[in-house]
Amino acid sequence: MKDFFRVSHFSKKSKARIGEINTVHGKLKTPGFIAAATKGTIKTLTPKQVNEIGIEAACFNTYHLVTHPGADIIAKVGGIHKYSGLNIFAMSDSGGFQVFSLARNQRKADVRGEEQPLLVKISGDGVRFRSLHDGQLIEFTPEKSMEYQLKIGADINMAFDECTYYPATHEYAEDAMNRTHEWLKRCVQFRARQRNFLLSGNPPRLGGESQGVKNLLSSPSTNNGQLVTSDQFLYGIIQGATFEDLRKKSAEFVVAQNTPGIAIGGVSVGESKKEMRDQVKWMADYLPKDRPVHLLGVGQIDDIIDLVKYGVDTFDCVEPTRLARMGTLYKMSNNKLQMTNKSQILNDKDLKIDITRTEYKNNFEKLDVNCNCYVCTNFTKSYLHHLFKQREILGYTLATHHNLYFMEKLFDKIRELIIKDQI
RNA sequence: GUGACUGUAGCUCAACCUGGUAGAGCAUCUGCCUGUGGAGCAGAUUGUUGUGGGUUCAAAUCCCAUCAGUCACC
Repeated sequence: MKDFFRVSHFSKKSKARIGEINTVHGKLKTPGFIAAATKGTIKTLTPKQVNEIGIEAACFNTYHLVTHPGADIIAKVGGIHKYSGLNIFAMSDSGGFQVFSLARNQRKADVRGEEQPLLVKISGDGVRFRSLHDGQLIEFTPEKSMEYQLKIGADINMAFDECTYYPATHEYAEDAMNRTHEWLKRCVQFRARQRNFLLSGNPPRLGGESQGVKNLLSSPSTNNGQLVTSDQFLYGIIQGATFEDLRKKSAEFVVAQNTPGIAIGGVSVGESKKEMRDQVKWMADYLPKDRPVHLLGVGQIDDIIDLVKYGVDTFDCVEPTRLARMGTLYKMSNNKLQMTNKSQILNDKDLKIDITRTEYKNNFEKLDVNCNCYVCTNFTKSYLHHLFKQREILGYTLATHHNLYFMEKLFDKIRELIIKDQI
């Protein structure tokens, strides 16, 4: 296999770079977008449609998949690629974000003075969740998250972290950061043990975590008890909340663990856009040049363009798919991507239309005359409006199709501009 | 033709019996959503209570007339 991450061009203008991440299930051009497939599906799209749109990568969520249908079920058929039919570059989130979102709900309840059953308890060892689905107690430790993710079988795995809520005190943020660092060491150790075990009967491959881990999954149902292998790569996650000293400290620590990739977490959790971008900016000088950098949970169109400049290679964000289901569609008509001199290239709001608005009822124009996607070449705004007002399933599918196509074209454009050293 | 029932916001209805500033859901409009939320939340707009009289300090409400619709019977 080719190098996991290969950079072909560094911009002369910023820290942006052109690269490619390679896995056994496919490659991802960088900067690149990873579409949300939380519960094992890019909502509303078949894998065939995903391929037709040109989507290269999907992001699954360990917490959701462990809850339903369960990691062992997925392992039985040989991993999430086979199980879902999404045979593309896949990333799995660790479940760490759910610490944040469940804890946030708990904090809201605490503020309101409500009594409610324990949702999440964070300790040095890990996190215990009360499942929102059936009340069962679910325990996540770094080791369990690794085990689950190995079973799920995505190509990229996230270390188990604590996504700190906002606003957090410096004291809490530092505690949470230290917990995340300890958990990262345990994730790395767990995978090293697993690798040694797996390699003991095999000729050792090139050493070091950066070569990925041989993951063997017992698959009796499909392989008569033989082992299925896949290569998986671990990303350590930087935390530190909105504090410059903590962010830099965390970046140094995480980068030093030599995981194949680096992820930035704990951003876009309620802080302003400026605060969010500042956090990435503080870390820019600490990020590795030879390893891919992923920004968790970001972002909106304008965020992406600005953050690529700090050296971010990949993004995962629910926005294009979630907004699509709410009838908010990206549009390219006034494509201002040519104007790359200003830091604020685009006003995010100029790039969206709400197709549910009554004004589109009698609008028989194409959604976006500058877009060549299946939706824009075949349907009118009136029809899309109609589908949404009637909550017809096809509406969600067409909107998702268009928004993800838009993202692919946006990243095409971004890479083109980096090659020309215009970003 | 006779009788009964119905008529209140764009739509479906509540309030009528027991008179006291006419409400709700949906729709419409505005805003929110970044490691998922096919949803939700926050806010706004909306009325000659079919029409005309009467009683009353006060009528969607009680009384009379009238119009329209539905049903039943001729």
